[in-house]
Amino acid sequence: MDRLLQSIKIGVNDKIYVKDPESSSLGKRIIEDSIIMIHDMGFDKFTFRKLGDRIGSNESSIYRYFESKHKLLLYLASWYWGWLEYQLVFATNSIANAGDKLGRAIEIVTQTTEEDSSFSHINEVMLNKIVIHEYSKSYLTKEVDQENKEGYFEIYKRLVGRLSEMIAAVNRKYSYPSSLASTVLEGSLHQHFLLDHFSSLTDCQEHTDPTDYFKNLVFNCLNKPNHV
Amino acid sequence: MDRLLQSIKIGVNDKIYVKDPESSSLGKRIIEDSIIMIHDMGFDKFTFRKLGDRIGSNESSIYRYFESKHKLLLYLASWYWGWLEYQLVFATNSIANAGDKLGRAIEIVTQTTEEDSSFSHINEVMLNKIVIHEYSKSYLTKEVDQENKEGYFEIYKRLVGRLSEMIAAVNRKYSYPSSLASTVLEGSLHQHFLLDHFSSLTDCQEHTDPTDYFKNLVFNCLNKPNHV
DNA sequence: GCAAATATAATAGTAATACTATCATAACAT
DNA sequence: ATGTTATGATAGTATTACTATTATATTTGC
Repeated sequence: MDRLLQSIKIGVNDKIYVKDPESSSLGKRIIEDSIIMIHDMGFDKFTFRKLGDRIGSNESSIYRYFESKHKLLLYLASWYWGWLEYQLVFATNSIANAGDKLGRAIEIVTQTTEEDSSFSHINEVMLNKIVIHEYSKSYLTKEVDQENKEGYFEIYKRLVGRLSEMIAAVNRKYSYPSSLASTVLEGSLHQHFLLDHFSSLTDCQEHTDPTDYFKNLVFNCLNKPNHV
Repeated sequence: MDRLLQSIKIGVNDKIYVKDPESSSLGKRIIEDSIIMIHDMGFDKFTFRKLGDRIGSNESSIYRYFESKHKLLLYLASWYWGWLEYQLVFATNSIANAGDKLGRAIEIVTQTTEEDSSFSHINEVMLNKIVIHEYSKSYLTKEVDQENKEGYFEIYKRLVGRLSEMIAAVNRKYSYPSSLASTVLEGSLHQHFLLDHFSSLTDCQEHTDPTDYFKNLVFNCLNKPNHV
C-alpha cells in the first residue's frame, strides 16, 4: 500500500475509548505495544499492568485511555476492520464488472496480511493474527447486545454490508447475500486458524489457500463457477 | 429421539476430567447445573464457587471432578459433539444415496436443537446454546496445540471428518471437502449467533434458516444445485 | 518567563477469581 | 465394626481488573 495510508485515520467509534490513543505519544505506544503483547502472550494473559511495565508507563495511565482491556480489544478490532474496509474500497473502486469486483473483494478480505505498512505504529501483520485468534472474544459476551446498540461493531457490520452488496450485484436472485458475506469474513478467520492449529480440518495449504477456497465457494453459490 | 439415547454413553476423553462425572450423583449434578448456569450467566461469569452454592456442594468437591472450569467447558463441548455425531450416524446410516445422505447430515448439524431428550440430566437445548456462545473459547487459547495433542478435540475432528467424507462422496472432484465441512459446522454456530445478536448480518429468519442456507451452499459448491 | 491547566506517575487499596492445601466428617463396602 | 473412599468446611495464595488519591511532570496561555 502507498503513502495515502499514512495520512488517513481510521474512524473508530469514540465511545470505545476514554481518550483517543491517536492524540498522544503515550496513546500510540499503548496501541503499538499492546498489539505486540497480545500477539505474543494472547489476550487472556495480557494485562494493563504488564503493558505498563513494558512501555515504562503506569497502569493507571493506561486506564485514562481505555476503561478496560475489553474496550482495548474492541478498539484494535475496529481499527483492523476499518483498515480492511479501506483496502477493500481502494482496491475495488475502479472495477466496473461486478464479478471481477467481487473476486477482488474476496481476495482482499481472505488473504493473509503479509506486509506491515510501516507507516504507522500499528503492525497490521500482527493485528491480523490477533483478529484471527481473539476477535470472537469481543462479541461472545453477555454484554454484546448493549455494546452493539452503542455502535461498537459498526465498522464490521458495514464491511459485511459492503461484501453482501457486491455479492447481490453478481446475482440478484441469490437468497443469502448477507449470510454468505458473514460466512466469508468469519469463515476466513476460522480457516486461517485451522491452518495454524488444526490442519487436518482444512484443505488449505501452500498451493490452495483460503482465498481459492472462498472464491470457488462464492462463485459456485452464485452460479458463476467459471468466473475466476 | 428414542430410548436408545438413555443407554448410550458419550465417550469423552478421560483426560478431560479428574473423576468421571457420570460415575456419581454429585458428578451428574455438576454437569446438569453447570449447563443451566453457563447458559444463564455466560461462561465468563460462571465460577465453581457459584456452582457449589447452587447445588449445595463445596467448591473443593467440584475440583475433584474437573481441574478447571476450562476443562469443564471442554467436557461439555465434547459431550455435545459426541451427541451430535450419534444423531448424525443414526439418521444417515440407512440412506444409500450420497446426495440424500449429505442433505440429511446438513440438516442434523445445522438445525436448532429443539427438544430436550429428557432421558438424561443433560439439557441438550441449553447445551446447544452454550456451544453457540462459548465453544470458540475452548480452543482460542495459547494452550490449544498442547490440548489438541492430548486429544481434547478428537470428537469434533471426527465429526468434521465424517461430514467431509459425505461431501467427497457426492463429488470426488471437489477440492475442499474438509474446509467445507469445517465451514458448515463452525458457520452454523455463527449463523445461529447472528440470528440472536446481529440479525442484519444474516438472511436467516423464520422462513429461511441456517439449514436452508447451508444446503444451498454445499450443493452449489458440489455442482448439484437441484439436489435438495 | 510564570502560573494555570493538563497529563502522567506512584502508591495503595478492593473485591473477585481460580485455584491449592489441610483436616474433618459422612457414606458405603466388607 | 472397620477401613476406605467421597464429600464438606475452612483457610490461604497469587493474580486480576480495576478505583481512588496524591504527587510530579509537561504543556499552554498570557
